[in-house]
Amino acid sequence: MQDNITRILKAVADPTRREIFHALVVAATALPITQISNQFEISRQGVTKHIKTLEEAGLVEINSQGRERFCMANPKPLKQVNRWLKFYEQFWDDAIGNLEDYLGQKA
Amino acid sequence: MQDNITRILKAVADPTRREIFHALVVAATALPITQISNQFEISRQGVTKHIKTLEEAGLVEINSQGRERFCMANPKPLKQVNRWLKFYEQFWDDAIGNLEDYLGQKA
DNA sequence: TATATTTGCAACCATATAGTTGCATATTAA
DNA sequence: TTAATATGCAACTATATGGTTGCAAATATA
Repeated sequence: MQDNITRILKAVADPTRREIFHALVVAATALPITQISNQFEISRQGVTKHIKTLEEAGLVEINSQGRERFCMANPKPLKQVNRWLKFYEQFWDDAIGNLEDYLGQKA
Repeated sequence: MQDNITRILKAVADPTRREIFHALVVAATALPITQISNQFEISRQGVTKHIKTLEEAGLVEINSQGRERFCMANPKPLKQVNRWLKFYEQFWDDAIGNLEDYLGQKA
């Protein structure tokens, strides 16, 4: 499909997916899909699809037990987003001044 | 369309858009659209569309002068992404331990 | 064994997205 | 004035996306 950071950013760019991810993070435990989908208005299949996208981005890990699939949030891939952001951090407070700093360092 | 953070995340979720944005940031100056599009393989119209998306996310500001439209990067909206990330930062190093910290604070 | 529950798979739909091309228009340069 | 340049607008295309429904299969419960 595409590179890792793109997969991660695309995954969290959808508001429903951010909600699902958040619910899993604060749940502080692995939850089966049906139980997750009960918290949302869209269909179970809709939630399943979102979870798959999150899983492909590494943001959710799935562990099958019997007929249930327990989903757990894994926030680690967000580090990559943080690393991507880091570069721009130097510019966002005082754009012009910091840009000059950056150019100065390069020279 | 949607809320702000979603607009910003969607804008940077596209790799070409990240490249355009990056080019504008390091350019350290406002650039007319044609000049930007020369740096990319896709058509000028393609670039224009991407710039529009970036503009709607607040990541690019456009200033018309004569027949030219000068585009300048504005990294400030990325602060919102940083703020969104911040919450998950406490979990991504030692997920279980930090999750307990978070739950402890809440209790 | 019969029934209920959790899930995956597949097909389908509407809309969004990333890109293209063609053309009209405004501004600048010859 | 004529020609070149920078752009916007519109139409179009292909594919991705977010969602749905129906059904089959595996597991658990009565």
